[in-house]
Amino acid sequence: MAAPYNHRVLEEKWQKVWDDEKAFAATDDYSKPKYYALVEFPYPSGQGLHVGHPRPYTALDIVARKRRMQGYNVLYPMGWDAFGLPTENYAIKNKIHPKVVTENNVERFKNQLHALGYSFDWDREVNTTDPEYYHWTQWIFLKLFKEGLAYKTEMPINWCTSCKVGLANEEVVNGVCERCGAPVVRKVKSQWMLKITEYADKLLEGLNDVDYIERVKVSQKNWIGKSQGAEVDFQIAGKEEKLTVYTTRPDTLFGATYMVVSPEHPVLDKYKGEIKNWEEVLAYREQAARKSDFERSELAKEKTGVEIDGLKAIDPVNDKEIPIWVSDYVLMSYGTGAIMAVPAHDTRDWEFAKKFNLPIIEVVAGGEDVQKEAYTDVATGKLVNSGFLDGLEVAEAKKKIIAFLEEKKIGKGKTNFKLRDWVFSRQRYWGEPIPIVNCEKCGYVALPDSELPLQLPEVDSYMPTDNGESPLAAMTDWVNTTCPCCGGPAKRETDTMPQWAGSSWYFLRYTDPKNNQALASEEALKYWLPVDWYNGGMEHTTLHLLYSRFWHKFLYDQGVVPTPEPYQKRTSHGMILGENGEKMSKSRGNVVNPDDIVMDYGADTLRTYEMFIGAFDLSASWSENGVKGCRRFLERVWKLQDILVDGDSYSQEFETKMHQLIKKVSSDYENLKYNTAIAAMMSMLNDFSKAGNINRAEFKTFLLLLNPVAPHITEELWSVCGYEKRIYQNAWPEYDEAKTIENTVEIAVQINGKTRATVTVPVDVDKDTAVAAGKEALGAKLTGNIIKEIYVPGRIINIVAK
RNA sequence: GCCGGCGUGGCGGAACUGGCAGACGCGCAGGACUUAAAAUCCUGUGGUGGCGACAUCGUACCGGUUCGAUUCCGGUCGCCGGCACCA
Repeated sequence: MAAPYNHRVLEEKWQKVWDDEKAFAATDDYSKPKYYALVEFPYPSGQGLHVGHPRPYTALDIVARKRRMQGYNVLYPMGWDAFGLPTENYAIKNKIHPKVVTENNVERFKNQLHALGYSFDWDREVNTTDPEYYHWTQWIFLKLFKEGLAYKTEMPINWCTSCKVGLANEEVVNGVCERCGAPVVRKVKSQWMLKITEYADKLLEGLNDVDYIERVKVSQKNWIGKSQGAEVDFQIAGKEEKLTVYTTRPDTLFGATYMVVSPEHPVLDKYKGEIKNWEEVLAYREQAARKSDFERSELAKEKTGVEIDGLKAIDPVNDKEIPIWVSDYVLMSYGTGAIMAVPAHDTRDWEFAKKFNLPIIEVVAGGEDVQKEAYTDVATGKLVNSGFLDGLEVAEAKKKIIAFLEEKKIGKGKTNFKLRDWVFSRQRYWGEPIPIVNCEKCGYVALPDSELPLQLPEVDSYMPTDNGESPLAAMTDWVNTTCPCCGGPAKRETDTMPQWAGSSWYFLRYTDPKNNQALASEEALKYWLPVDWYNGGMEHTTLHLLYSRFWHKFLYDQGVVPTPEPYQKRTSHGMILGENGEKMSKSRGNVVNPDDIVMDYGADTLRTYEMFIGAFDLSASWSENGVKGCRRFLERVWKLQDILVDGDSYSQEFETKMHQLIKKVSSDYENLKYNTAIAAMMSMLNDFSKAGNINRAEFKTFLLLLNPVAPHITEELWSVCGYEKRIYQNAWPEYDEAKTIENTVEIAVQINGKTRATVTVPVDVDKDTAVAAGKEALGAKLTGNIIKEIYVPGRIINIVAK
């Protein structure tokens, strides 16, 4: 009888062996085929590891381990995205340096991950808060700055009226401060911005060349929000100025019955002398400015607005004079901040027109009565009341009107994006300092490369200052410096970078983490890029994933990296919910600590359970009983050693099943179908138990297949059974396609599509023989006239009878 | 409102390309072992009817295509996630 399965002893034992042997270190032998598997590096929070973390880490650990056994040089690294607000807030509250807080948290996280037996290459660990690391984050920023892609501009920020602190969007919950509950208002501040919009088209186009799961692609596309339409100039009656609008429906130009400008539109100030109801317009503008984001979205239903008394616009296609309104449903930040309103064919314009009794003119026929509902369909409908466009379909009409506008020089075709530039400043301490000085004479000047990294200075207090400046602003010794350009007096930038900075390029650093000459060597980048498989949360699809693609594409254009896209394949995992199906949280009292599971059941059980819990991309509820079931499975695997018999090749009984199992497990691991791979191994285990024996060849293969999921127990059994070397040093099992096919197959025999019997026939049986066997199996059940006989080899016999 | 995903036993979930629905696990019931319990092992387990081989209904709902539909098509309802006045 085998000794009992003692997970604590053997897991610790093998983790030490793997460390000592540097079992999973990626080599710098660039002649071998490479595989780069990547999971999102965690933010080392004070709470420690969550049971959600191991799900993606285990999934790619499986892939990494399998690839190594297939002969690849595998890079599966881990690091720490350690700048960020919770650490800073904890530091403020407890008066501990955020660096110390970070060190403690990293140590805890590392121990926890280590105890799960991941095959990370710990020699390549990176930490975004390490000056050796953020040296290169700053270097990339300066490159962006030098190329004109980083600029400073006035921007409204979230300002907590009680804490007197600028807040990140994540800290604003339903319009109030997350911490104190006081209202949050907008405060205009000068901010660093990155011109991600310059890359909008490249970011969109690049999606055609990568294997991202569909919903990730769709989210990115929507976020980038490309739309095609036209800009059209409307003359303001009797004035010099024109009002330019952006529209995706230039075909409806004849149906414009009024115009709307956003409350911030500059034309208002320009003609304020001629606006007779200026006071009213001004009051409306102020009211709109006071609205928080919360109010804007919650109160969006009801349209508001003021007609400008004193200004009219001329529709360029029919010279009709139409009124101009101000309304906050038109945003200054999109298009031109002004629109032509076509209430018959736009829902928002229709609502506005109904409320203020403005005319609604149908110009596309095909819908219901436009007085009752806007007709917005572009696929059917034909143009009416539209002069030279009459009778055309919408798509043709668009082409024709754009040509007309361009010919008359009153407009042009135009593409717009929803994507906004990236606000890159934070008024915080715990982030990368922005390596820029502001010189009275030279303006914003980049630090020379020799002065990088610009390290965070020690400060007395990490509290942001009363006026919303970063705590660095109070460090006058540090702030006051000389201009690298002219040598005159200058001030350092005191804002720091957002957390997204360090994570935008970390996967590059893993390829060559100790390089102090460059962010990574050319050879390392050339060999390792692109990341072959990157898995991460859906919540990072539009921020982190897009930001890092942007930086990568920029670095590609600069000749720094060799590939236009950073990640070849992107997948996303589902959340792990509490036992009650709700999100795990302290307040709900449904949090499961992975340490407890590792202690009570073992890392292998936790890994197996999280892979078996359900479809990888869907959320799943935790179940302690499910954990026990997986532990039971491993116990039964352990006991296989008691029924082990000799045999250098698969026994006749199991040969086909073994080949099928290798095939299934191998492909399931590649296709995120870990749950069915494990189910298949459970089934096979049941067969061995039932037979009361497993031979050495079968056991060997079984252990190899299970190894990526449960590395410790399989390594131990491998060693106990005296198989050669370590299990991780062995080759992945091969299967023979011909041997996965059974000689005979049981197929269903149906009458009119209903199964009435089954029959076992040779796989390659011909139709007549199969149908004859089927009829015999049916016997007396088969009555009436046979109309048709259907035989699908290996699947089904269906006899249609009347 | 728009976009995406989903709806299968008591529960988590399987089902290749349209071919025996419910693999695998949990739970439950019965049995073995035990003084007893736990653990372990064996058997059963979608509903209804029948002692039974079997019959019949069954993949949210209504309809369609097909010899055959969880799978494809049209419509309805519900749930989850994201975006949200983007002209």
